[in-house]
Amino acid sequence: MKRNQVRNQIVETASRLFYKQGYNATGVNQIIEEAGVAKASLYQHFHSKEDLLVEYLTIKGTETDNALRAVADSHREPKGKVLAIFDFLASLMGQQEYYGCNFLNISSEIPTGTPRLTELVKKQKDNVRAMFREILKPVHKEKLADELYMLFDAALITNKVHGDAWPVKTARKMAEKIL
Amino acid sequence: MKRNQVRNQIVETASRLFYKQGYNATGVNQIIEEAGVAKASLYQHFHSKEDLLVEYLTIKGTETDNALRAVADSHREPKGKVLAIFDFLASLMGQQEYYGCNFLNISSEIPTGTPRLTELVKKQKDNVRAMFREILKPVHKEKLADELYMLFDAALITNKVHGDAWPVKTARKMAEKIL
Amino acid sequence: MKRNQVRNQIVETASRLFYKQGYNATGVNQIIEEAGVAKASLYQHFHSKEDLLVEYLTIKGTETDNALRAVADSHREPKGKVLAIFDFLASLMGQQEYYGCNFLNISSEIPTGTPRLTELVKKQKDNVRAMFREILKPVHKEKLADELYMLFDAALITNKVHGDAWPVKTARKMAEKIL
Amino acid sequence: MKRNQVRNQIVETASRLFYKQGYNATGVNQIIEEAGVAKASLYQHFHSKEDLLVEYLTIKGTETDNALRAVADSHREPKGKVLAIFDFLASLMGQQEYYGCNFLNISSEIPTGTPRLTELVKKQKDNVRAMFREILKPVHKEKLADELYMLFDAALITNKVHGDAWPVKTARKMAEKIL
DNA sequence: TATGAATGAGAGTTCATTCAT
DNA sequence: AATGAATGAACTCTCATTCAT
Repeated sequence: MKRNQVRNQIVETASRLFYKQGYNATGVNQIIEEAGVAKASLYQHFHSKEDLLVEYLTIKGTETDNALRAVADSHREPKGKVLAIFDFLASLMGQQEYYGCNFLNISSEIPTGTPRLTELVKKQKDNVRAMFREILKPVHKEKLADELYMLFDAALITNKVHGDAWPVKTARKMAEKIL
Repeated sequence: MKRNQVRNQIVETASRLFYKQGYNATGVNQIIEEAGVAKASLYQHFHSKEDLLVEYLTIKGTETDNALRAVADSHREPKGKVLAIFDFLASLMGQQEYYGCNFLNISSEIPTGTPRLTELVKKQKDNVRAMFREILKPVHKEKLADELYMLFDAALITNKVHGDAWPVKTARKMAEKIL
Repeated sequence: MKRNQVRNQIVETASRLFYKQGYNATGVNQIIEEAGVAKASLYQHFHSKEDLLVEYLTIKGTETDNALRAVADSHREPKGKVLAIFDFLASLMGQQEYYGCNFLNISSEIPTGTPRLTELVKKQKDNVRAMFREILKPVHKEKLADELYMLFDAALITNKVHGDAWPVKTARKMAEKIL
Repeated sequence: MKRNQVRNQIVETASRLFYKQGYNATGVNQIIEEAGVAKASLYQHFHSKEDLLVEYLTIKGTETDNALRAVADSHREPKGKVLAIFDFLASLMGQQEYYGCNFLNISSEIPTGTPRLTELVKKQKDNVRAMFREILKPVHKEKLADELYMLFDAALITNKVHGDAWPVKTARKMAEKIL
């Protein structure tokens, strides 16, 4: 297997398992087994399991940023962009393999005292805040950005807790009201 | 060690460690060592580490319910009650040993397929929703209860992510607006 | 509960479990739970789990002796007595709750270096040898006693291994031939 | 430690201890300590202690088959082959480190409900039965095979119980008579 | 005498990581 | 560069027994 194929297999498998099962519940043995690579190969590409988690969060961060911006770009008016984002969340939550927000899930699972991980999560969420600010800039409502971001995370976390669609609907309604 | 202090020691120590370090990061060995009891004593009182987690969540659930209701009871008007709750959150978050919401922390850490744990978290959050409904009943604004609850959880989770006081302030402001 | 009731409950429960599950596979917790007595009560009547095993073997030894002699007594001729014993074995093996010979089962399970236990088993088997000698005395064939005893144990052990009725039939046939 | 010596060390040590002390009385800690390997190394080669028992029984099964057939092959006449087998048993039982039949010892120790283990023992004993049938085929006395097998196991089990040489002598005599 | 909590020691198993090939 | 066996440390849980009440 080519070097890059090996690395890709590892990252893809780890990402899938970290998301579905959680970081702690996923062992390196399961990763290498399902990825079909040797154990030492994993440690040649990543110094530790934690490094693999960083890679996972970084990739998902970029993917999420792009996805959200694509959704926003598909609408012209700020309000439409914002509401489309909540609709996007709703559609995500309806998917079969949805297990919650990649970043919030990890956030509670990682041990305290690992700044680079907590920073990664924070940075990702700051990107969301920045996105809302950009969206609201044309209509001079940047100060509402953090409120929308909080509704965004509220939708994610309460959907996770209650396993139901009502939170994102409520969040959308609240967003609509404050705009 | 004294008979009925053993159980208390176990529960108190486990609660402290589960909260500070997380459930997975806390081993029974650490619990018994810091509690100063024998390992078999722990398993005399709790069939498994998971049972100990249930006890922890149950106790914290009751404590949290009581604390929130006490805060609400200290004000007369619904709006005052609600705002006091967000002020209470802010004061909690300012404490030295605050590590986030007991229940949201556990929520992302427990493996799927443990319904009694997910149910415990959900039930606790439903208590908060019910509390807001009760508070708003006199002014016939019960339909805002879930919105306030979402701001409540939004404050908790975004404070956790950002390690800062701004989220709870923003949440409070939003609550004030919608009331 | 009266003292003797407690002791009886313990002995009966332990006997049942030792026989069905084996000595090692039966824990004192299971015994006291199913017997409905306190743990310390068990240790008041028996200094150790091993002592309980001794009691079990002693009781079963007497019961087995009596049962075999009763079977032998029900026939007049030595040959009839012997064949009746093998028929008795066959009927035992056909029972629902038959799990093999109490003594041979224990024999392989007990750690070496416990003379009092190995002696108990040996003594029980010597009783069987003596019984066959007594039976054969009237016809002056005492020297066949050990041969019959070996067929007796052969039937027990091979029935255990093969889980089938053929061994005892074969043993009976062999006994008939040598008489 | 050298790569492929680890597995050998584990198997040899476990075999020695399982035979001498029994399966239940032998812990994985003792095995790895006496084998001089790490605990995780044991579990790299065997998924469980029970798997190690299967390996032990399988190896001893082959060894026993070979040894018995070698003994039989050293004689020309069926009767000579059979008696040589009983002489072989007698010589085994005279050895310093003889603790009984590997298979009968395990038979009573393993919990019911582990078919692969009971089947292994049964299969080994069926090999003995088949061997006797083969030996007796040339003289058309195959129907005596199971009788000889029963004397074979009778010798093993009663030697174990009585710790004496008389059973195998008696079994040999009986074999001689029926042939 | 009867109790049930408390215990030290050890059970079997799995973890993330490293090393020799 | 790629491998798979080897590893120390830690895991959750259970054992037979004893002690305080």
